[in-house]
Amino acid sequence: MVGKDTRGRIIHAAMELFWLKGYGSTSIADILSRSQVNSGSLYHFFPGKQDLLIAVLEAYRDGIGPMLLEPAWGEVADPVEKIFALLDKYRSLIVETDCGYGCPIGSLALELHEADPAVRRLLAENFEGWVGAVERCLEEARHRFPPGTDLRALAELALTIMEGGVMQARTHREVAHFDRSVAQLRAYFDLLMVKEEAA
Amino acid sequence: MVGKDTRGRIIHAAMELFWLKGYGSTSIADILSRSQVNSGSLYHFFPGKQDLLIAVLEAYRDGIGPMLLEPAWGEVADPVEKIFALLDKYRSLIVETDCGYGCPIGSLALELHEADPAVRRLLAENFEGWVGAVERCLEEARHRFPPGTDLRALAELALTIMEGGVMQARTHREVAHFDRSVAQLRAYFDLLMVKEEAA
DNA sequence: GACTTGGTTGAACGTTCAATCAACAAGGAC
DNA sequence: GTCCTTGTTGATTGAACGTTCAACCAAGTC
Repeated sequence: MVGKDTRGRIIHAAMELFWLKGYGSTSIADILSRSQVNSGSLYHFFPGKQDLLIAVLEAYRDGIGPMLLEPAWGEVADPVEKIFALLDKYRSLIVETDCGYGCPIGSLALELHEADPAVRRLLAENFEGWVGAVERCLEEARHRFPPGTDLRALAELALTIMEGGVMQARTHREVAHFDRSVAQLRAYFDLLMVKEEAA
Repeated sequence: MVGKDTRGRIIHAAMELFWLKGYGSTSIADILSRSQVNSGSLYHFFPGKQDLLIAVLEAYRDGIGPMLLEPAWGEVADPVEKIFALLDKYRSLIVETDCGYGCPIGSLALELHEADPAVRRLLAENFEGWVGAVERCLEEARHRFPPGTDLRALAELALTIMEGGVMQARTHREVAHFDRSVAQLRAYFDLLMVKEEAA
């Protein structure tokens, strides 16, 4: 009888619901009915709703590699292409959900501006995990950029553009807005790299 | 007895509160106490909370020029610098609120993903007003960019970067993240314009 | 068989929320 | 003076919310 895994079912349900509806609009009742768990059991594992949020953010953070990067990079070897493969993963998400949902962290980050420090730290850790991964790709391709290029800043720009693009695509209900944002990032990269080739 | 302007006080209070706390977390009671109005009066002017949101979004949209662009462009004449003056206006907002609050539209856009069409249309109109203004600046400086440059896409990129930068600055509680995003936009523009000069 | 431990159950609690409503006030029209 | 319109008042309603709790169960220990 090890396999009931109530705690896991709760977290799994909460990950989905917080992504779909946000934190505030997801009621405990929503989570209970999706995870097929009773309120007492939930409160046996989590002191309150916010502690569940923290567990969810930890799960997101720990899932960046196995759930996001690895699937996105399946066949991609080129480090710069890995970045665009990652962005394309988000594009798929947007399309699959009919422009309804984008990046769960971005949504939560804006919703929970006044959140307590533990929550904000975890949001930052999620962003940091993402940016760090992109930065490592850029470092692998460092020779293609002009010497002294601030690769960290470029990695942050990729996140900025992803989040901003998702926001616009969702608002207008058109992936094209996301596509144009990514295309501009590509153009910027090309401009930087061409400049280096010429030197 | 013309000057009581209950309706205006309600909208004004709601604009502030939706910006500070978001839509869902702002209760009617919050709005009532800030605007010094009784619930019955509010419901006399607005059938429900969502209708108030619509009025607020209309007010934001109509305020883009007088409340945002004109103050930001006070002394700035150069069209490209106008864009960065606008972004700097958001920087001030971030600093003034101690990295707490950024763009009200961006926050609402992410919070209200599943909103009804009227709300989404108004969010899109707000974005469109912003992007349109930036696009007009770019067109004024068209000669500085390579011929055939997609100025509309560049204007959208400015919004993308503003929103993404605000999101990161707020999450990390450091303006520097916003600054770095804007600096990258500047670098991209410079690269585009330098290329044109050389031609 | 008695006791403990870890987990489960779901009704119930107190609060907060958006929304309602009957009563009332002030001004203009006639 | 009566009526109509426009606006105001605040107690009240019912639903939804996060959370609690006493009771219960099954497996393990001695």
